Amino acid sequence: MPADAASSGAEPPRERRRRRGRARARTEALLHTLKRSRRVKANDRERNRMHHLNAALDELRSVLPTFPDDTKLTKIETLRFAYNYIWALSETLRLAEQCLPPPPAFRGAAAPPSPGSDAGSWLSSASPSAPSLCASASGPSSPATSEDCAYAPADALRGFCGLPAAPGAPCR
DNA sequence: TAGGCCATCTGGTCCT
DNA sequence: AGGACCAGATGGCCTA
Repeated sequence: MPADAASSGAEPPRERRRRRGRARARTEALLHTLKRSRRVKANDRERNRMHHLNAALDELRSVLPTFPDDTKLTKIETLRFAYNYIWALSETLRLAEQCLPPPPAFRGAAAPPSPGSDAGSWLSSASPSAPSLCASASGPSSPATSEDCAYAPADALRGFCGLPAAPGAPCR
């Protein structure tokens, strides 16, 4: 018979149960505080993550033209506007290339890098030729309708180099 | 007061 | 195991 068993055997069963109960309560409390501290840390990270996301959204807002200037677009408006804006800019480039072939020095410099971002990743991750951000967009060749999106800048581009009203019409 | 927007918390899932 | 990401819930603030 082990010495341990001998010593615990001297203890009344009721006291043993009480001791075990206290130990379990202590373990559960420890587990609870551990879970709690993990949750608090996770909350902190999540808050940080959302702050970074919002900062990126603010950066995006800052490069989008708004009318009037102090208008702050909501998140969804910012994304939809950016979608349309990119579409309009790429359309502008396309039309410009049709109208007057650029001098050799300008070939291959279609899209300037966005401020504060890596040009390569910007180009590779946001190709204007295959937009897909706006869920209700009708396709790559047209922006989302003005009903769905905050702003349809394509209209502002009509008349570019003497274009007829319909977008995509030949220049001459 | 209803509805829109937002920040935060939370639990689940995926990834490293 | 721990962190990142995601979506749902909740409550506060603001505006029509």
